[in-house]
Amino acid sequence: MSESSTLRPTRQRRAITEALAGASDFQSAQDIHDSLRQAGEKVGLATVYRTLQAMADAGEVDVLQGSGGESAYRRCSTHHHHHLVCRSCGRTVEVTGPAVESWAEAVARDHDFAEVSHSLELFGICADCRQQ
Amino acid sequence: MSESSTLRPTRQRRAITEALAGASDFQSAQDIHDSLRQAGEKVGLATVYRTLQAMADAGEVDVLQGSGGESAYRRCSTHHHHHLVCRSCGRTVEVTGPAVESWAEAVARDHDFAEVSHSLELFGICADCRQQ
DNA sequence: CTCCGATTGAGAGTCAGTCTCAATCTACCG
DNA sequence: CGGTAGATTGAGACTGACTCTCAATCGGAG
Repeated sequence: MSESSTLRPTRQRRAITEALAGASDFQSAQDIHDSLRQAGEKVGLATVYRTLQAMADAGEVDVLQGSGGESAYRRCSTHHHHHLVCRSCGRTVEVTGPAVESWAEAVARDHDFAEVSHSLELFGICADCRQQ
Repeated sequence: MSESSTLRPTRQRRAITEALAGASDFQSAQDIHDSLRQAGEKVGLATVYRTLQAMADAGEVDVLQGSGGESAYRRCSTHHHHHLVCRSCGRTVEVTGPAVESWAEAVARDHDFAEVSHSLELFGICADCRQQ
């Protein structure tokens, strides 16, 4: 439960951070591992997972629960928001919903639940993909 | 891609349906398989998965994407709703959010996305668990 | 420079879920 | 009522994502 672990900035961590910075859409841990390898960086798969998880914990990246149980990561602003993802091309739009936030809180209070968090994703087909 | 498959009502399917009817909370496919086994019903794991998926497709059961990428199933009314789940004991409350539905549609229209669906779950700690 | 704990990585292990394919069952036909 | 086509089943191999283990290595405080 404690934190403030020493968390050293190593070559590997830097590489992963950069890989995330360079990508605009969600990537799975495996994707990142691959591109890192191709870029010549030698990073172990386990390290990628560990680092990604740590970053997600710290709120530095966003996690999207893929349909097949795989997680996709993306560098994101730290403020709370949700995603509208194209089912076909994967394009992502960040959206915010104050209405949703307050609704969630109200519902939680209503049922006497504490420490409520919510996961919300929107999936659809974007205009471009629809034209094909 | 066609459907209207003949879908025969077999012993196994009936057993799975009953197992779902008897449970009040979400259960993973593996859970269901286990209890079926313990109840003396011989049903293959693959069959449980197949049947559950078919039922989910048909909208007869609700699917909850667990954190570890595992799916939990539950017999549910067919009308659209969301869930408030206790992180500690797993208790589930069905909730509806007209505000959310319309917000989702508005956002979708805004960004010109079609066929928009959304997944939304609320997680928290229920009053009982909090008292411990 | 040295030391110690944080970090790494290769590979084995875990776990949910899917696939394969021969055997089986069911509904329906003649 | 027997025969047949096609749906269904199940055991187990397989996949893919992720975690664990543990010895080797690294990085920074002193």
